[in-house]
Amino acid sequence: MDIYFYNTLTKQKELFKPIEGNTVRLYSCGPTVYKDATIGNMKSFIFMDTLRRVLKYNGYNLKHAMNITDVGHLVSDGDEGEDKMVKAAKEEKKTPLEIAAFYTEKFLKDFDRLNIDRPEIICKATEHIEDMQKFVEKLLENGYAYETSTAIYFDVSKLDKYGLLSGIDLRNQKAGARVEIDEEKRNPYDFALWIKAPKEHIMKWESPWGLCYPGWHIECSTMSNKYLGEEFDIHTGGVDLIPTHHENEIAQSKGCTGKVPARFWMHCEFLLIDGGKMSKSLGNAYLVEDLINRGYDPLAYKILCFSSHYRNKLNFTWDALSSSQKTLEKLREGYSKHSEGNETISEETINEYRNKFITALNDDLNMPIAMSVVWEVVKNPVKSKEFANLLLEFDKVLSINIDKPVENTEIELPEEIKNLIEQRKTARENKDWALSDKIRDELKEKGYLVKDTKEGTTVEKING
RNA sequence: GGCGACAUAGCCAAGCGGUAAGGCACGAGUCUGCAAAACUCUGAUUCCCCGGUUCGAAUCCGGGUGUCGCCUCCA
Repeated sequence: MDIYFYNTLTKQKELFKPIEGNTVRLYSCGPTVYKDATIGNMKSFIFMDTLRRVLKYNGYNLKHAMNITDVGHLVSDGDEGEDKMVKAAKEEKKTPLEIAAFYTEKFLKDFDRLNIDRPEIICKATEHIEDMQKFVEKLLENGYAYETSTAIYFDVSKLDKYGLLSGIDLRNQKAGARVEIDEEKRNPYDFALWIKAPKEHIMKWESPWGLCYPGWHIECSTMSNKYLGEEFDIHTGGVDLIPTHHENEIAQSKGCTGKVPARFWMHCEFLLIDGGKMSKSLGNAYLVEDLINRGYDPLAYKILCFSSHYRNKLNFTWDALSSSQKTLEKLREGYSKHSEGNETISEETINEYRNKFITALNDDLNMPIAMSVVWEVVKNPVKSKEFANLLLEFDKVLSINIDKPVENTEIELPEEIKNLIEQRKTARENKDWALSDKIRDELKEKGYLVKDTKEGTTVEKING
């Protein structure tokens, strides 16, 4: 079945076919590991994972590389200021590499919690210094770069066009509006490829131009080229990367190989918190850990992400997450009921649902529509193992552990609670409803919810 | 100042020229001693406003208004 993806490069949906054979080569801009990754970051990695899964569901093999930025990125704009990695290291009294290792591990732990598959290749910037340096040398050779007293710069005026992705027009940009003007730069939009390290700079490497450290974009160009080739299928990232990072990646690759590195550029929109930007100062830069601490299943967040399209902003509220948690539980209950059913379903019906599902996926990852198909199956009054199997198949894409047993209420209860339940049982047998209800209220106050079902009385701890 | 996105029921949101998906919440009913849970049913004559194009517009065009984002590397 045909797959259509929206391509930022052409600003339209296009038919997707791998460049070569049955393998899709993709590159994703990964995290900078000097701080915690927020649920906002995770939105784009959930998108990345869904993309992977949809491609696999369509029968493609994957060769997917994601970088870990464990060097560089300065505190301020321009080519000045402190290295963020170094800053964090100082604050936490560790070496930059310890910081990087620490946050990389935390980052990948969130991948596990959210059922995000790891890309086949995870590459670290610090392990590719030599490759990057060669890339820079090539750019110098090709005449796309020049040396100043502080760095090796990319000369954007050498390109036939700079700004393919963002539609930025350099003539309309004011030089130095945000950044100090560097008199040595030929064009305001020239960016640093290779930066000469000041004496006190910790992370630096020997190079033909002295002790240096890499610029902010060169790692992605170098590693994508190394692992996926000069031209690969898809490049992903957050929308924030469009105007600078991806624009510069394209510039670098064109300067080096003459080619735009990826055919498709796919970008995930931001997560908003209560309608506004997520920020540390507002205290709403939530982590996956925060979700867990509030009693939510991290996969509920995944459900929340599926409720909107990846190219639209999603408004995160705790209410919305609660609703997604409920949704997750209901989906699992629905699966469980089907798995115990004994009806038979025609092949035709199954195929009909399957087609609707994959059609939604292949239409630029329309997860909201795909989820509505999932609901049609879940809510089908005819209970059948075949439906259960179909849901299991859908879960290869959703990866929400739909077959996870619904929370068991058999938890160890404190003696005090057990006694109250016994007392209430006696009261109920004597039809002393006043006492029974009084005990129920008491249990509720102590945090336990009583349910009288046909099978007997159950008690569960109230969340949060 | 430049670039861009979005405005659809209480909330999260699909739909992007053919007469408003889905989820959650609310409400009603069944069940229950009563609750809770479960199950069933229910919700926008209407898609921010004003014009225009069209047989037909939430969907296209123009103009407003509002919200938000990027240009501070943050996904």
